[in-house]
Amino acid sequence: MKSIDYALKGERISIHVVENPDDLFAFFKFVEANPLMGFDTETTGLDWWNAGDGFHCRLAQFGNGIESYVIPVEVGAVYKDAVRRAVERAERLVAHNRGFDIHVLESDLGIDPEPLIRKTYCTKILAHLVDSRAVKEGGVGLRLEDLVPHYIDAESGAKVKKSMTDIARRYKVKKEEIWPVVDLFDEEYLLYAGMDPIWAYRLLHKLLPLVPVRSKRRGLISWEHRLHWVTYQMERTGYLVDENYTRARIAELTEEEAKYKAIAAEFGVKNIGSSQQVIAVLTSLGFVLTKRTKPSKKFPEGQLSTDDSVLKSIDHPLTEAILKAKSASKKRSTWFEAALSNRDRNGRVHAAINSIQARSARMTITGAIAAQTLPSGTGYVRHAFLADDPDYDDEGNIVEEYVTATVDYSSMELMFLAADSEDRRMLRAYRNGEDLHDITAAAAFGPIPEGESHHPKRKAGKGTNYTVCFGGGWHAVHTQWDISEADARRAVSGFWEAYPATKKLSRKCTDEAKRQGFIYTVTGRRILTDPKRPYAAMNYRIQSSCRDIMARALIELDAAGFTKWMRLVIHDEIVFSFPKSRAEELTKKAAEIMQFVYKGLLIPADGEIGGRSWGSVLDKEDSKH
DNA sequence: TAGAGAGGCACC
DNA sequence: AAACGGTGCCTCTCTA
Repeated sequence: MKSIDYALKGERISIHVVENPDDLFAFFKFVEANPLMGFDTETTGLDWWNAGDGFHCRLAQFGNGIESYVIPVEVGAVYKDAVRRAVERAERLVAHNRGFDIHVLESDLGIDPEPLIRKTYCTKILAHLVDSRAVKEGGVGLRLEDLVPHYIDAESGAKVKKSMTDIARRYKVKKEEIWPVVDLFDEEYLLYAGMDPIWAYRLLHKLLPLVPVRSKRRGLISWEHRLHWVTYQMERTGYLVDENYTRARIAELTEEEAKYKAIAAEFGVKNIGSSQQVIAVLTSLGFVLTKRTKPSKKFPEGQLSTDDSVLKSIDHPLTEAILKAKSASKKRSTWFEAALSNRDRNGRVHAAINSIQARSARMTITGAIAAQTLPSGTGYVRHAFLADDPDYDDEGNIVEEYVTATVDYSSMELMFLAADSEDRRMLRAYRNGEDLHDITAAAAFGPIPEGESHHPKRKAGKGTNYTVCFGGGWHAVHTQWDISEADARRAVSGFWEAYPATKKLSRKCTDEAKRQGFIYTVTGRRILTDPKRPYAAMNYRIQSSCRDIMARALIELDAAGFTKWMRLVIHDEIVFSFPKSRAEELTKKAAEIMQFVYKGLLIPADGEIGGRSWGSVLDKEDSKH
C-alpha cells in the first residue's frame, strides 16, 4: 500500500492508496475504528445515469480528519465489494453534495441508497444553513472549493481548485475531459481524491456548531436531509422524453432559424447574438437606440441595449428576423437539443434537482435540462416531456396508461404575505374569494365601475401587488409593468394605505436586516442580508417561507407514497406522471396534502390533469379560457 | 484556449 | 423617502 503525506497547516495528513486486495485489511480496520467517515467518489464524468454504458466509478475514498483510504474501484469486483461493506459497516457518513456520490454508488455499485442516505450528512446542506449566499453575493458559497479555503485552510483550498486543472494541462486535455483519462494511480490525482473525504469530515465539524441555534431547534438539519432524499429519488427516476416529437421540432426550428438568420445577414448582421453588430447595423439604418443596459464594472454607464423590447419597438424586417431567429435558436439549443442529447438508454433525462440552492433556499434544476425555465405560454416545448410508458400484460395488451398532472399553489407568495402580516383587508379579500388585483386597483383609483367585472386599472393593481412583494417601488411598477408614472405612484401608495399591516411587516424585516444583518424565516432559517439592500429582507422571508411550504409538501407526499409519480418541482408546482385510471383520485389527494394553513389562512393547491405530455396540461388550460 | 464578464432570455 | 426578489443556460467578446 502506498501512502501519500500532505501537510495541512503543519499537521500531517496521510492518504493510503489501496493497491492490492491485501491492503483492504488495513482499510477495514480503519472502517471499524471510525464510526463516522467522510466519503467521496471519483468517476468518469457527471452522467451517473449512464452507469455501465460509458460511465463508471473510478475511485471511492473514505477518511476522517487526518487520514484517508483511496479504493481503486475501477480495478475490480473485490474493491467494489470492499466499498459496499464499508458503507454498510459505517455508522455515519458525511459527503459534500452527497446526492451525486450516492447516485454513483447506487447506479454503478448497486448499493441500496435508502439506508445509505439516511446515515449520511451532506455538508452542502449544512453550509447553506450557515450562509446561503453565493460567492458573488459576498457569501462563502456552497462548493467544496469555496468552503475549504474559508472554513479550513486558504492555501489548501486554492490547491483544491487548481489541481485538476493542472493535471488536465499535464495530460494536454480540456478540464472536463480529464476525469476518464487520468491515470488511476497518478499521484496528484490520488492526492486530490484522497483529500476530499478529509475535507468533508472536517467541514462537518466546522459547520455543525455554526448552524443557528434557532434552525437546529426547529429541526432544519434533519428536515433538509429528508427533503433531499425526496429530490434524490426524483432525479433517479428522471423524465421521459418524446424522441420523435423532439427531433421533429429541432428540424423545424433549425429551418426557421436558418431562414431568419439569412435575412439578418442580408442586412449585415452575421451573428444575431452579437449586440455589437445589431447596434452598428441599426444605427447605420438611421434608428436611434436609447435604452441602456444595467451599469456594470466594465461599463459604468451601461451599454446600448438590443433586447426584446428594443427590437419590438422597431418595425423593420431586420428586427423581425433577429427576434424570430433568436427565439428559434433558444428553443432548439436550450431545451430540445439538451433533452435529446442527455437521455439515458431508456429515453429519460435526469436533471439535478438541487434541493437547497438559492439564497432563499429555493430549489433549482440544473444539468440535463433547465426544467424550471421551459416556456409556459404554450405546450410547444413541454410537449417533449411525457408521462410514463404504458404497463403491458404478458400478451402485450395495455393494462395501464399514464397521464401528466400538475398541482400548484396559486398566488402563494401574496397569500403568504397576507397571512404573515395578518393584514385584515388582504385576508378578507382572500377569505371572500375576491380578486386582490382588483382590490388594490380600487384602493388606489376608486371602486370598480358599475357593471364591470374587473377594475379598469387591474393591471396596475396586479403589477403593484407583485412588485411590492419583491421589494420594489413605484418606479419598478412603472418600468416593468408599463404603467404610467402617475398611476404607478398612486397604485403603490394605495397599496400601503390599503394594507397597513404589510407596511408594518416590511418595516420590521427591513429594520431587522439593518440592525443584525440577517432575518429569520418562519421555519427558523437564517438569511443573511446585504447592508445596501435591507428592503430585500421581506421578500427573502416570503420567498423562503413559501419554499418551505413546498418542501413540507414534498416530504408529506413522499410519506404518502407519491414519490414514484413525481417528476419535477417548479417552485410552486409539482409535475406528476399518474396512472390514468387513478389520475382523478391521486391529483385530488396530492392537492389535499399540498394545501397548507398558515396563521389561519388556507393556501390552496389546484390540480390539473392533462394527456400524455406535460404540454397537454397547458393546452388544456388554454382551451378553458 | 480556457475562463470571466456581460447581455439576453426563459421561468416562478 | 425610496429602494423589484430568486434562478440557469446560451452566445459573444475580451483577456490571461
